[in-house]
Amino acid sequence: MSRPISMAAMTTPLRRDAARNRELIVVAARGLVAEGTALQLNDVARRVGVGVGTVYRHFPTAEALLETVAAPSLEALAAYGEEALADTDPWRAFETFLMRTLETQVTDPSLAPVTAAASDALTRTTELKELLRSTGAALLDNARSAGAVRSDVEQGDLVPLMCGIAHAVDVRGPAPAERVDTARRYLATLLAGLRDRPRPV
Amino acid sequence: MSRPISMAAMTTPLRRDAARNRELIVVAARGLVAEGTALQLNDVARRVGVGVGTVYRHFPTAEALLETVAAPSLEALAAYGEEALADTDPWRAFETFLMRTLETQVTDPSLAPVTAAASDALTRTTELKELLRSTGAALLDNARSAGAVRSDVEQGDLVPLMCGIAHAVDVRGPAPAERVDTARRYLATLLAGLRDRPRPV
DNA sequence: CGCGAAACGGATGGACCATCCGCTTGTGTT
DNA sequence: AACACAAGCGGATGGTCCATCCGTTTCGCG
Repeated sequence: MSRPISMAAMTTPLRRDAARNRELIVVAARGLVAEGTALQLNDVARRVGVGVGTVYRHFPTAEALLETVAAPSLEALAAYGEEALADTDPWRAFETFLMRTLETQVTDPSLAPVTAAASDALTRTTELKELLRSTGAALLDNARSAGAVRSDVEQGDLVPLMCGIAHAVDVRGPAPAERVDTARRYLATLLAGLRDRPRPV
Repeated sequence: MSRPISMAAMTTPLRRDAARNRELIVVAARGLVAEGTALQLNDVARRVGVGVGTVYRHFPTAEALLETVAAPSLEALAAYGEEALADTDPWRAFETFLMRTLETQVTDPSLAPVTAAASDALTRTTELKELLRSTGAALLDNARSAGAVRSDVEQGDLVPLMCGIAHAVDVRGPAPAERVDTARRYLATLLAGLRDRPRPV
């Protein structure tokens, strides 16, 4: 106890080997998620060449690990949100934010389950999800105030609709190359339905 | 071998007790599915008060049982499809068929997993899914030929989009009462996006 | 009533999950 | 450099769930 650091809830930094293992685990998990199989902590351990206990110590549940894998994408989306809020054209801001959200969603396979989950393992995840939710809501409001959006879509519909499109892309088939294209098409249709003015662009 | 019946692949009718058990199993399964938990064949057996073996004999996998549970809804949808094809107004036919599909989908909890599945356990399921697919495709074509639908939506998009909306409704929250309303709203938005003429109705 | 086939039940081996504790390794101290 | 001790590691292990298999029971026909 020689280093007091501060009185805040600042966890003592990990030992170097522990930090390295943690990183290896996350990387392996990302790989496994990319392969489509549900995350199995035992598999991750074997893949890394580390004891099961190690994995479970760092990530008490598969959800916790998955959320850690998804975190970078969520952070990136938060940054996009920031950008969008600064845009002066409300419709364009709304449109591009949704587009980026969706692109990320259909590109990073760890994201969909995390966004669709009702509850989270990591508080950071909850924070980010809430942030994205409110950002989307604000963008929707702006677009609506500017008269560009039909009034029958609520703030609470945004996340479900994004998840819905992502799911539609999943159902449609495997072809990973076309995923973004398909998502774009679906979103375009949705936006056409949302848009108040008959002819977009 | 005293009863030749016919030479076709007509399975000998079940013994009476077997038929009864089979029905009990399906009913119990429907109840369990309605409760939201994933179908566990052991659970079903316990619920019915029958040996596990019995359940496994009638339904080799959980999917087979689930598809049997979902079958009536699928058949009903096929009938709706028949009706819709007879409708003289292509847009209305398209619209109401999709609406009925969606209502069924968000009402019967056994349906979503079956429709979204890439492969089926029962050949009858595959047949019905294929029938619905082609019915939807035909209705879409008719609507399109009548100039009522934008051309950037393909036949293959219909099923994914329906699954997507259903999923969106799921993500949105529990409230079972509002499910159909929400689905209606989402579909209306989608249709507004699909419709070529600016003002629907 | 008796017989063969059909159906039943549940004990059981196998797969997977997650915990717990004795051992190892890193790190700050003398 | 050697030590001490906390932090981290590993994997054997008990628990849970799944699905098979076969000895027993039940049905239905002659």
